[in-house]
Amino acid sequence: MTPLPGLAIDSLKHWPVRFPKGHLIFDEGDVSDCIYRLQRGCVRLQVNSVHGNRQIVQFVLPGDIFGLCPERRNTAAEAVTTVMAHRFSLKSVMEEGLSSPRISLELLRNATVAYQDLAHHIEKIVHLSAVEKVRDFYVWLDQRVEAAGLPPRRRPPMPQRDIADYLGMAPETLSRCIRQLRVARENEALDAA
Amino acid sequence: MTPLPGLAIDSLKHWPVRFPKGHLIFDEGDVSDCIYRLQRGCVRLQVNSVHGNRQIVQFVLPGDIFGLCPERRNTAAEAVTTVMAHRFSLKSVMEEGLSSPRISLELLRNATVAYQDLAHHIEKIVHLSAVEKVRDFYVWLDQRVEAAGLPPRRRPPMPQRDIADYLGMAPETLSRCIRQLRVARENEALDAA
DNA sequence: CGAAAAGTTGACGCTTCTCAACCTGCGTGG
DNA sequence: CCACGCAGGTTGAGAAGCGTCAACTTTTCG
Repeated sequence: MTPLPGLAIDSLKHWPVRFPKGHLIFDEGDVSDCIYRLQRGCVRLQVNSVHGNRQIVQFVLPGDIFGLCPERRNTAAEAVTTVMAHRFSLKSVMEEGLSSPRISLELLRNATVAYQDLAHHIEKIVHLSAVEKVRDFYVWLDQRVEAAGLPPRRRPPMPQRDIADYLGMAPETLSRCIRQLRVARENEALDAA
Repeated sequence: MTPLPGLAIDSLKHWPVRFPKGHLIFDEGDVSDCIYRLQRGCVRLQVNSVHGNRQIVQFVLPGDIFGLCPERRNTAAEAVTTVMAHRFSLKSVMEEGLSSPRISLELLRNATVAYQDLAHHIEKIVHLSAVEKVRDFYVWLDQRVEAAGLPPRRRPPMPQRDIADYLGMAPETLSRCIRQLRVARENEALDAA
């Protein structure tokens, strides 16, 4: 049933939870009392500005851990699709987890890799053109889907509005870029024939 | 001598180190064997793209911890100015630190706050205009300088080229924005008189 | 079947990047 | 002590990528 790679944290007690599409799992600033490992679906981590602007900083896919905050949530988490996840009590993770080097290493690694990914994401947002950002995103998505052993996607699990808010561009621009990439792909398919 | 607020990690063994201006303290991908707490000066954390583009993701100021990575460095760190720091062996931090809830909480909090700051930084890079980014940066810098109990700055410790690479804009644009803000400030000083 | 949400397409304008020349402060060496 | 050179910063002109607004189409869901 679970094709996900095993993690050390799985040995800790946890409960299955389910969130409907669009559900706010936690908001930035909320008191943190648990962490999650995603089993099915997609979650977006985001921050919101005072002007109502939304910036998505990470798409969580099956197998990923999210929500590790010692006190308050550093981002908001919303269910992009219907979501199945495992919930770990923060208290038990802190007590039992930190006494196990394997688990604390795993959590620490998770945090540093998330930071690294975000750093490179900024670099791309700033230095890449709109089309390059979109191409890059779909390459990343395909890799992740394949690595998770999921069936190859027909359509991304998240709406274009979310992708636009992740890549830092207007939905209209994203739509135009997708079209442009589709046309380019059809052309090189014709050239091959 | 040390006006910096005390941290739990200070109780662990550490050694003073000094880096000259411009020194590469560690590079992204390097094997990680220590973490640092900055005492004097300024450090930039950055990632580099294949095209030679540089993205600064964090300015480290006195009192800050940086370099906590379990295996390999998730960013590069370079000395913006001459730097004095305390070096903590990663081994001792992992062994002794994780057995102390205070220290592990401190490190975990440090990591989550860094992620949160970076998330909001992306949001600002994407949604603010160039002038607003610059104004926001100087407000942040003044707050940090004041909070650290340092003498108020005449000039930022980092060159404009670094600020530009942090805010994701061209140095020329940054220069124009600074000029624009200076003119605006002089005007409202005249209005007050 | 109908209404609302999501996505598409077009026209237009503005912010910012790029390129180039120039200025300025500072350290070096004659 | 002065002249030189270099890195960092400034200023201008021009181009263009992308955001904004508006209208339209498609999909989704009750």
